[in-house]
Amino acid sequence: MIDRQLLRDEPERVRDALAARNMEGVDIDRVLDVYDEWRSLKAEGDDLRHERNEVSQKIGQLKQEGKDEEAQEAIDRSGELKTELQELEARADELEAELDDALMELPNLPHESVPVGADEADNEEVRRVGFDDLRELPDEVTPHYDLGEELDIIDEGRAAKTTGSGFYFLKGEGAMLEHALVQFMLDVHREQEYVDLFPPIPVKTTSMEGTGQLPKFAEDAYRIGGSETENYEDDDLWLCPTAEVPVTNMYRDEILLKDDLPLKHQAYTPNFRREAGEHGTETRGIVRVHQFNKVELVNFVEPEESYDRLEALVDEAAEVLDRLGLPYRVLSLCTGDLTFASAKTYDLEVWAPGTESDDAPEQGGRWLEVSSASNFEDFQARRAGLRYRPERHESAEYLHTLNASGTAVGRVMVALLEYYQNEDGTVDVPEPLRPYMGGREVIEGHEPVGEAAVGAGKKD
RNA sequence: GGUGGGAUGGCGGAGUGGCCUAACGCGCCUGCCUUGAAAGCAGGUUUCCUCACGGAAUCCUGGGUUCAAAUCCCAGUCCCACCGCCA
Repeated sequence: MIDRQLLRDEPERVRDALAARNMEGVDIDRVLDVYDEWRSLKAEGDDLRHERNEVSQKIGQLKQEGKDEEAQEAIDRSGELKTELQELEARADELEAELDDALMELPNLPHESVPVGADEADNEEVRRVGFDDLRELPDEVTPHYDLGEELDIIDEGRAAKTTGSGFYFLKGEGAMLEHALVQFMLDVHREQEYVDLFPPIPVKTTSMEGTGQLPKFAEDAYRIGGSETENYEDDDLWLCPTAEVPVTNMYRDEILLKDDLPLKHQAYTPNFRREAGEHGTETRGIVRVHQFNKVELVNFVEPEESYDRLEALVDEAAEVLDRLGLPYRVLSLCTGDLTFASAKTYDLEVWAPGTESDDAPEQGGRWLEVSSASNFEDFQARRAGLRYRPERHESAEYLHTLNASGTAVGRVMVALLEYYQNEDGTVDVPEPLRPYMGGREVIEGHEPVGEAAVGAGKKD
């Protein structure tokens, strides 16, 4: 949530920011009108209350002095004031609720260093890493979904039976690779002084609002025990769409000490997303699925440090790709492609050579977003009540929150399966991952199970 | 799931209808005093409205009773204890 004072002081800045984000249909003037009207009602109500407090106090005195008649007059007056107050405050409450609702739906203002642009085509490439010294690839790189099936380490068909489309089983070396990547990532980030968290997976509506998933993006989330489009209560539960939600909200409504900052947490969780509106895209493979695992990095910092921290955070996330030897690039997202709560975002896109796309490096393949590092400034902190006290005697201030997916596990796996693929269809395990794979150097796959494999001629 | 107890400011903790503008203690900040420090003294230490003066709100949350609620009533949340059930 942006500071409502800012909205009043610099409405033009907010208008410009919305325009840069391609946000249409937000009536800032209407919001300002509501704000003005609320403030004048609030002032009026405060005056009425003041009078009521004075009258009330007098009643006590008069009664003690035995002046019953005068006391009764005061009681009558108090009754009138009460009626007036009720009417006025009912109206004021409506206005304040309307103001809050409107503010909750306003996105964050982009930082001045964010490139202005309409959509992802205008994102700025900041740097490209690992392309100078590429590994020798097979003539034809098999896409991960075909390879995963051939090696029998990814099984989408059977997951559709147990759960539905958009889910998958990992089997044998596939499952091992998942565990290995997770443990490897956690270790890398522990070296960077992250403290591990293992959060609860269901999260309340208020938590989803705190980080900005709600109220605007209900259709993307899985709600427990109700439809996403139905009205929901503060305590209703949703399935964690990213560990950012439980981890950031962990310190909701608390005041941290200056010494607590910077606070660096990492959390490994499953993530659930409906991917509404994405049907028909990415039907094959594990690039866009309803459940994936992710190690998330969350930082709480002092406001003046947040932009330095953002740069460092990108490096911390990229460290995983560096060590795995996967080529990638770093993008600065333009204003039109920023997410709702973010003031500035860098994306890490790993190179997946298995499938072709329009937007690809000269070597072919495609870019795959594996991490998004964002500075939310005080946008989430204001929603979630995250404050710190700069000096013991000073009043508490909103701190700044940042997060980065410490690289999505599934998508890194896609890149690994394609980039480390050998001519014979096996996959090399990159050196740093081997200790986490029981020393295994190559993924060779499994004999398929079941009669269907015999029919397809893959088994005798 | 059941029964009982509890939730008060930065912290500890009093307060069972009007003097609560929340005692008392601790911490922290500013000022006075001091060569400096300690002690002592004074003020301060939440949010909102107001250019300001000032005002309002705030004792877990939401309703209610009352002229008046930290205090009484109802509902909920969380914490503690014990019982039951169960990985």
